[in-house]
Amino acid sequence: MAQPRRLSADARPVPEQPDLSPLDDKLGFWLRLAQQASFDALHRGLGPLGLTPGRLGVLLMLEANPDIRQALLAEALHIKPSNLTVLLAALEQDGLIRRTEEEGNRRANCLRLTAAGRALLRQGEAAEAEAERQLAQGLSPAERAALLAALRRIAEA
Amino acid sequence: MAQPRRLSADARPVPEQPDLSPLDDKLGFWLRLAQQASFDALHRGLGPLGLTPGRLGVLLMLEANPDIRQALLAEALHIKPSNLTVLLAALEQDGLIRRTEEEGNRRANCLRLTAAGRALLRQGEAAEAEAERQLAQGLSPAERAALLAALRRIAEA
DNA sequence: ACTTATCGTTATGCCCCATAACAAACGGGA
DNA sequence: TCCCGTTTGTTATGGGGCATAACGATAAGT
Repeated sequence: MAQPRRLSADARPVPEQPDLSPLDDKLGFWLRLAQQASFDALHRGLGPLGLTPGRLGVLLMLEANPDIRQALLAEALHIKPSNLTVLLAALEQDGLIRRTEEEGNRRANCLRLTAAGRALLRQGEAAEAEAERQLAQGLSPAERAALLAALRRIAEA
Repeated sequence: MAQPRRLSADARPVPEQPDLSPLDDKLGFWLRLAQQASFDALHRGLGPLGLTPGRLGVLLMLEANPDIRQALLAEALHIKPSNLTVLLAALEQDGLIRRTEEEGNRRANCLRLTAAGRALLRQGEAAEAEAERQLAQGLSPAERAALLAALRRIAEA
């Protein structure tokens, strides 16, 4: 493709309106920005509660899967077990979860929400729902479903 | 007391198939996974070249916008000027870009690709195109366009 | 009993993002 | 001219998320 070479056509000193075309049609670029917007929206609602998206994910999965083991939980959250360890240590420190040895397998940990954890989870869920609403506010239900399907296909490829 | 018996009905010892429903319909969750997949695909192709998505973005924008100033470039890339500084210092160290004072404004920097930078950019563009192809391989052109539009609306909300 | 595999932990490093504090240079007004 | 506020870029620091390697402890297979 012929490239319009600008040899000396720098008449204007500095372009005040940069050419954005190189990034404008890149999936990777817009995925980054959209994910960033998502994180920001979540952070606004979750931050005051002392939560992050990662921490909320743990609480959500723990409520639906009591006594789950760490390896399985890490797999479900798509994070590494080594990173989950740190996350869980902080959550336990904050009194939101409890770690006990699994019966008959002293090396495995049994994870469970505490009452405080369940209470905070309810607030977190509300904040998360609000963030989700903000994100999808410009999309029709059909568009949102299509977006979700496309994201899933990309993530699972 | 003797035994912390499990009060609730824990008939099944440990669920081998966790309940994934809490995260399954969350935009934020799938945005994270899709963005991660995108980053991984880019990283595979760009890593051997000594590039990252962020570095490639700079090179792409610099080719389309020679002599752009840092503040404008940072705005176009949606990154903070302070982070751009570090990125540019490394790129200059690697001989991929050149920073010169803007004529008539000694505090502003003029950014420009070097020959080496332009050469590496061509390789990076090829790797990026391949990554983009992998990501969109499960999507029809119409689906890809719809995805892009939805991401833009989320990012700009 | 010895070896191998599982489960979790620790340590380290990278990428991306954000804020605050700062120096240097410009520009306008008293 | 001098002062002051603004622009431009830099430095330092911290946080979230991701990945790998090395390790101790336990369990399971032979």
